[in-house]
Amino acid sequence: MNQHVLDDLEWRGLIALSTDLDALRAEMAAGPVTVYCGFDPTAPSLHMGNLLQLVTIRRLQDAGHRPIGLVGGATGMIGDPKQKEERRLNPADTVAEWTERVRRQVARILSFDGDNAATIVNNYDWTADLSTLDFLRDIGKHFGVNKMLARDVVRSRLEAGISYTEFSYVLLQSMDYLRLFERYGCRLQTGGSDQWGNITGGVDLIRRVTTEHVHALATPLITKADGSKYGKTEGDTVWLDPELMSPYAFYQFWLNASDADVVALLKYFTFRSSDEIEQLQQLVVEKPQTRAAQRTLADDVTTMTHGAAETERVRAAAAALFGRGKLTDLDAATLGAALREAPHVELPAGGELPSYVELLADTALVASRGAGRRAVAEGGAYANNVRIDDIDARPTSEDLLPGGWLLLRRGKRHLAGVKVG
RNA sequence: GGCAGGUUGCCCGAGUGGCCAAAGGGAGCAGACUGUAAAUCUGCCGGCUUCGCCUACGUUGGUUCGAACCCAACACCUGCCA
Repeated sequence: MNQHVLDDLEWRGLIALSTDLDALRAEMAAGPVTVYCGFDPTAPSLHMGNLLQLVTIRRLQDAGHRPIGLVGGATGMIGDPKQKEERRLNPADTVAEWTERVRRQVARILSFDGDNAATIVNNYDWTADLSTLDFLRDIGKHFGVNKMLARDVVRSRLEAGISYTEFSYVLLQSMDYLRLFERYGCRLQTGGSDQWGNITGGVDLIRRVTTEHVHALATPLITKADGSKYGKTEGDTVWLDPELMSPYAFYQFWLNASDADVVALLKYFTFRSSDEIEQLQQLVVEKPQTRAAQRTLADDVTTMTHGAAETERVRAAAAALFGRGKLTDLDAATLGAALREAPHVELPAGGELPSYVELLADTALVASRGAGRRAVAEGGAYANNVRIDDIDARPTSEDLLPGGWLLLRRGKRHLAGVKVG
């Protein structure tokens, strides 16, 4: 690639904030730069926001630089201050377990081959045994409380309250950068723009301790075209762990990207070239109904996250279930394979089947039976692609598709299977 | 430690004794239109065995025929004072 990787990042809209970009550009042109990005185990899995960070450092790796993925075994014990309120501390063994899960997810995206193989570190290693006195003397002395109070996150919390623990978080993350600078010659930290304060804390610390000027880049907060955030409400989070979000649901999330957002998402999350993305952009304009851009996005991101085999399965499932063909034309094997990728329940054969309303609730297609009744009453529930028009209706054995399957659908795009027998 | 204010459904936020499952907004869901898109319009939006019942307005207890609303204690948050 003859294009400078920073130009590529800029074109992708990935640089929201930076330190001296020209200086960084020169350093990167001169040779491999070691870059790090940290991930705190504040949940059992990373999510799409973290994935953006991972993909970003992978881009830098592909351009010949050396990435360090940091898992926050120590910082995860504290939690960085959120705008709104104090976090609840997680038990140490929970953090330890999540750290391991996060480590595996980070490892999945980076490459461990070649001269610029990735390294994974855990900040617990240099934080856990640090004495309070050493910490206060060696790190704390470089942080002015006046400056810390001026930070946006802290200021927004002065009303609601902030503990000393969270207030101190920036010192830990800053220390991470310093340690990685010392041990690995790390000279660039990337992260989300919400991390900017923590990131520049490290840049400042390194300058005070070593007089060296190291670098920082922040990606923008990813928002939809209308300005709203992704995964804003609880339960909407796009998790990378298949146990928290099935690959099917994950694929569907990307496939359902709106026209207004899909190009930005392709730039952010895929390794497609600018030519390819421009072509896809054309298709969004000219043949939106083919959803070529959305399909590419969903394929690429799902493959990266869950692997090619899993992607093929969920792709085939979607093709079968949303396809133009008749359900009755599908053979038992295809149908079963497809529905097994979607949410589904299994029922014993024999006896009367539960009502559709109960099945909708059982498959979690609706949150409760009441919601199921509403869905049917509103005309938003379908069985085998036929609208259910009676609240009390229940399927009979004649309604079952090959293999004993029943396909339930709520609205246009939420599917679930019921397997009888 | 003292004083004052606060704690309402997913979120914000009204309500200050019965007309309250609780205004309004946001988020979310469905229908129509479509392309598993957006916008728009319409409807829905605590649970259940749904013309009724249950749970819910920080927690516990009390007053009352009746309490989200009154009283007491407690917990947590905020401010001011020490």
